[in-house]
Amino acid sequence: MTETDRRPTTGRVTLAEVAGMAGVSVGTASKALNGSGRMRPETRQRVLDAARRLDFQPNEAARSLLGGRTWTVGLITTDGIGRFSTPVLLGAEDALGAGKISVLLCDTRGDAIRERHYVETLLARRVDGIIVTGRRTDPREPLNGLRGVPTVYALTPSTDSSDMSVASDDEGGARLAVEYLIGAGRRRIAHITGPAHHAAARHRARLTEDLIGQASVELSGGRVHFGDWSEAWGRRAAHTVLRTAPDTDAFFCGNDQIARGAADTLREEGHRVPEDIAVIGYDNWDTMALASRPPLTTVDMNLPEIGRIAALRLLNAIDGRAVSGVETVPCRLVIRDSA
Amino acid sequence: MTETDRRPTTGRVTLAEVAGMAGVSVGTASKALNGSGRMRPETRQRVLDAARRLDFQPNEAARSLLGGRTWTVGLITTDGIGRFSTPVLLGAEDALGAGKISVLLCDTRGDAIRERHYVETLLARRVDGIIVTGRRTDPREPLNGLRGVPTVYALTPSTDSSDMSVASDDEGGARLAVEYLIGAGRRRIAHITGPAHHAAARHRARLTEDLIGQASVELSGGRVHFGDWSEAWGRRAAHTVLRTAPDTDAFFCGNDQIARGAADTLREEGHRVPEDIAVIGYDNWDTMALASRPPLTTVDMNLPEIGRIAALRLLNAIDGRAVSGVETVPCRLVIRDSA
DNA sequence: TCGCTGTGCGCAAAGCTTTTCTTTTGCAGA
DNA sequence: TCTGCAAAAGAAAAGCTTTGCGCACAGCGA
Repeated sequence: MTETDRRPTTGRVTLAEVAGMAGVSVGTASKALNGSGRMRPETRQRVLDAARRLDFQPNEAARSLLGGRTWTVGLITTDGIGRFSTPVLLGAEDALGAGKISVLLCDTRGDAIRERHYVETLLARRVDGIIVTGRRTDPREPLNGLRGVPTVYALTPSTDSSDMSVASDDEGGARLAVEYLIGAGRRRIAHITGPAHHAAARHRARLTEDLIGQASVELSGGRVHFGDWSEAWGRRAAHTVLRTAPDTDAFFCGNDQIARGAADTLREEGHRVPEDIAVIGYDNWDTMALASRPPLTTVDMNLPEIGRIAALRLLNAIDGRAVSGVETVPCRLVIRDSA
Repeated sequence: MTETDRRPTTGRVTLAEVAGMAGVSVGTASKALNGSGRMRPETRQRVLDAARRLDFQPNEAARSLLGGRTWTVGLITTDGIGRFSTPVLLGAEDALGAGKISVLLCDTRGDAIRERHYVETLLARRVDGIIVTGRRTDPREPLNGLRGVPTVYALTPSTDSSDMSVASDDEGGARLAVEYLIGAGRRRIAHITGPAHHAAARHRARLTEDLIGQASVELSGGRVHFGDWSEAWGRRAAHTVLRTAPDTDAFFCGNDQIARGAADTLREEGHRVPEDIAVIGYDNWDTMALASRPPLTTVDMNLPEIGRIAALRLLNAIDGRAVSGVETVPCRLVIRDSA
């Protein structure tokens, strides 16, 4: 207790105290701890021992004041850390944490005012870089007023092609699903997906139509069924498709919820999945995909990988090796029992 | 570009530059910007203008070096930011952000080594406080080696009662559900829940048994059905209950997934929900509760509120007004169509 | 006109670490 | 024993902001 009283304002051990205990100057102590400089091994050891005895940890504030780097990056997410941005965030944090970089979390809840505020805060804290992520794959306006702080957009790319973005390969994902279905001999494929104003839905739909056009396969119902991302829509749409095109033998769905709804309807209307009709989902949202009957074959966007690559690009940019443009990360097909 | 070259290592505008432009000393500039000190209004204005022109933001590192406070708190989560810790985290971030405090995110993935590493990092960064949260409501060992940094445990309380913890009122939540069912005239209630080694399951089960014992109501099947937190278990258990106790008129389920599974089985076996049999879930996980047929009446743990209160207690502790012990946050019943 | 009061602003130290430069110490060779 | 060099360790500055203290000057009363 007396000990704590002697301590400076931060309430923590300072290098001067370590140096004092070891009987050397602060400069020498610093060198000893950082392995730089030259000194007698026993001196270094004395400092090391003192540091351990006092449980010394260098003050990062002082360090970054000097070095100009804070070893901190800001992570701005626009969707309350939802199902999509969370895995991205985790992947990023993983890649950064390994390099001793900490993550400042900022959730804007999609509010521009909040976003502005957070950017100011991050800039004031002199973060080394910023990662921006969101809920959707639609491109977004870039952050402004960044004053040269390296920034990478993950999952949600920037509309400015001179920015760095890492996105999911939507078309590749759709290709995986459709080619798998065609390869399995399916010939009448329905595509049920989310709202047409979502880029993800549009891109996957376009590629689905293209691929089906190339193979001698029929797009069941003659058109893509846009709706919303819910199970209810999946159930409704599946019901409609079965009525208008009873010979449909496969459903490619825009996400796992739609797929699950479709699977439920198929089962309830007496069709066997996958024997009679195959179902493929998208997202590989495990709680959904595994709880579905049968468990869903689905496309995984490799979200943690997107976060990881974004973090890597950011680290490169911080080191002055920035690369602009959108890099897409391939998806993979997770095969379970529904197709 | 010439301009940037003149700048110091951090690459950002410094107070000295602002002072230079305004023709005052750095001390005066600081006072002008902080509203402290006394000076001619026009002088203050000149500084303010210069700061805006240069887009000056004080260097937080220098600031905290001086003040001993970093205006940063660490948030340690043990479960990859899952469904439970995320809302808690958001609530906390909300309460802290309003007070100009930033959040350093640390995900330990349940690994003790990682946790140790993160604690070290946070301490080195001189965070003002730490919030610890997890996936389950089972108490956990407290962090050690904190050296007096204020810490609050949210959702997952600490086993040390001298720590500060904010937890969900598990028994109150169970009471809400059971009393609602009894009040609605249900007389044979089944309780299907997760594994008995989870505190949440045990606590709710005990209270359910107690309440049922007090009212002249029967615990359907004579015992609580422990299993796991999945839909599959909900389906299986519901099937069993219906066979062994066909006169069951209500299911209280340990989470929304179990409830949904139970509701599916009930429907498929020809029972109407809620007319014949009521179902109540737990967690109010919207994707689950809303997609269920019918949408689930369920207990909401008010997770963001838990995060908010944890943040408030932490802020108090940082200001020297620490309160030890576990504070429980009440649940609320969200009434939809299943009961 | 002198001295006092008070306002306005500058000076300098504190806060902690890293790094460069300088000084001291120790040893070897002459 | 003295000189010189290398190795070891210390001194000091830089990095940026805040704040207490003190100085200078203006204005006013005597």
